[in-house]
Amino acid sequence: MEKAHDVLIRNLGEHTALAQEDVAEIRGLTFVQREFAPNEDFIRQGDEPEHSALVVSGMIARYRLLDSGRRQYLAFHLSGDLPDSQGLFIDQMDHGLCALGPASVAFIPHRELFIAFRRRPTFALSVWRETLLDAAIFREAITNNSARPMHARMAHLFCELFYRARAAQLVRGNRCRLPLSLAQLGETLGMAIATVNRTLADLRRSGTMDMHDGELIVMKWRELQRLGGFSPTYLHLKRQSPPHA
Amino acid sequence: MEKAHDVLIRNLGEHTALAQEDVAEIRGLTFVQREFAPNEDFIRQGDEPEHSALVVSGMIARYRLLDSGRRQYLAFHLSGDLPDSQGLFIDQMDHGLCALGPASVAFIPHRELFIAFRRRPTFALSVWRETLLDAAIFREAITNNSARPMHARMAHLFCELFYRARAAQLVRGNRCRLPLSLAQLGETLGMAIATVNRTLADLRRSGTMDMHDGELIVMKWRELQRLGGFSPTYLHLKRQSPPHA
DNA sequence: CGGTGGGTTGAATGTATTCAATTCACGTGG
DNA sequence: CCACGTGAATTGAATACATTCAACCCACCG
Repeated sequence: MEKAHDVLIRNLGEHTALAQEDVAEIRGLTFVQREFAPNEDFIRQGDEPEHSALVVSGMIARYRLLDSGRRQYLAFHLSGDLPDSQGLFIDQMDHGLCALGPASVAFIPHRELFIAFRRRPTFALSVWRETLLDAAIFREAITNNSARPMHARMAHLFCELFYRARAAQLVRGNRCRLPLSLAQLGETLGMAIATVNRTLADLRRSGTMDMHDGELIVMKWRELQRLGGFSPTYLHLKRQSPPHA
Repeated sequence: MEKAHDVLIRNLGEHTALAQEDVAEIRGLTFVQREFAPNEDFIRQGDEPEHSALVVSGMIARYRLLDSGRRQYLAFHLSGDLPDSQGLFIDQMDHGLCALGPASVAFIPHRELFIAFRRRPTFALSVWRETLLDAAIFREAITNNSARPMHARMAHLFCELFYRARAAQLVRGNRCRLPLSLAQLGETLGMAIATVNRTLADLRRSGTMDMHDGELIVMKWRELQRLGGFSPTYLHLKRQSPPHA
């Protein structure tokens, strides 16, 4: 099992050249790791965060609760991500975080992070960069849910998650974990559950992908990418190669 | 007419307590100001940014262009905003920026900003915070365009823009500039232009607001807020008072 | 005076939603 | 061991709603 420090160093290193001193600084951080059950919340809308979370393994979701009771998923996070670096400077959380499947998350006090930032400004910049990459994903979600027709919308989401899973080395063969129910997919993409089902059925029928038992399987990457109008530039990953031919 | 430094200091000061040294550092920055005509682009999708932009006056939009030719507006920026701080660490812009009405924008090289960040870490943190506030607005846009019915969606957008305009002291009486055509409103909210028109007509008929000649007028703030399910917490502004009773 | 870009409206169309019913896998308790 | 309840996925039919398309108005400008 990987340690919190390792996944963080690997993930930051994906976007930033970390100096030896930065790596040492990170290794000195005191993470407290906790395990979460599927659908367990660990930061709630309205909380005043004092700790930052780091996804060590599993999958984490951000979501927003409306007065109407409707839930909107905003983003998903994989191993190495800092899902609430978004909360670093924020008085009160405007969204919640929960585990999707079983997940393990490491926590660190904001205070300690800020001390490390001060000592190693390049470390701070690398975390800042992470938050901007998150923001790029948010922007793409606006576009996806507002401007793309249902089939493309769903295909695009699968492309993004598969591509990111691959970058995080979570793809084995042509499949990766994706513990999302149809209802959750609907609350992500802004469609009713029946529509989710029918749209997914169409995608399956196209032979490009399949999803069952909490797993996503991509049979024809290029074709799925075409269906979703997916172009990975907005993810700003160094390694830009496609998941497979 | 306000100078670039002043609007930046005012805006950062809205969220962060800036030290005298930070203010001095900002005053030392060399901005180059330029005027833009309505709908003029100044950063294009695909550009490799080397300068950061600061909105001095007028209104700026981010947008994303799809292969289909469709345009999706992502966010709007007012005086004092740093619309492409999002591009600070990014190799290639995944979205463009354009003026909505006539606007004046000040530019500064990334290189110079980074030097200032290094000298005044609190200045860097205050800009970082700005980028996180942007991200919070992105998240709300996901929610808005995915989870709210058309009327609420439009009302919510007007609430946000009015609230922010007020925070930037751009509201006189019960009105502020909003140089958006119906087509642009549609490309923001993900609705067809006819729907925009009918929805807007309904809002007008409700007597809560009006919009014409590039101006937004809010007659019944509370009622409009209710229609849009708008709660300003996600804007994380210090001054939380409602625009008017 | 004719063209252009908004804005507005009605009617037809298409598509997602809602609602209800069914199946299946799973776990619990009789 | 079986009956039952639960949660998720699936499907059909009716409904509601946004979109498309077309026409028209208006202000503005060359």
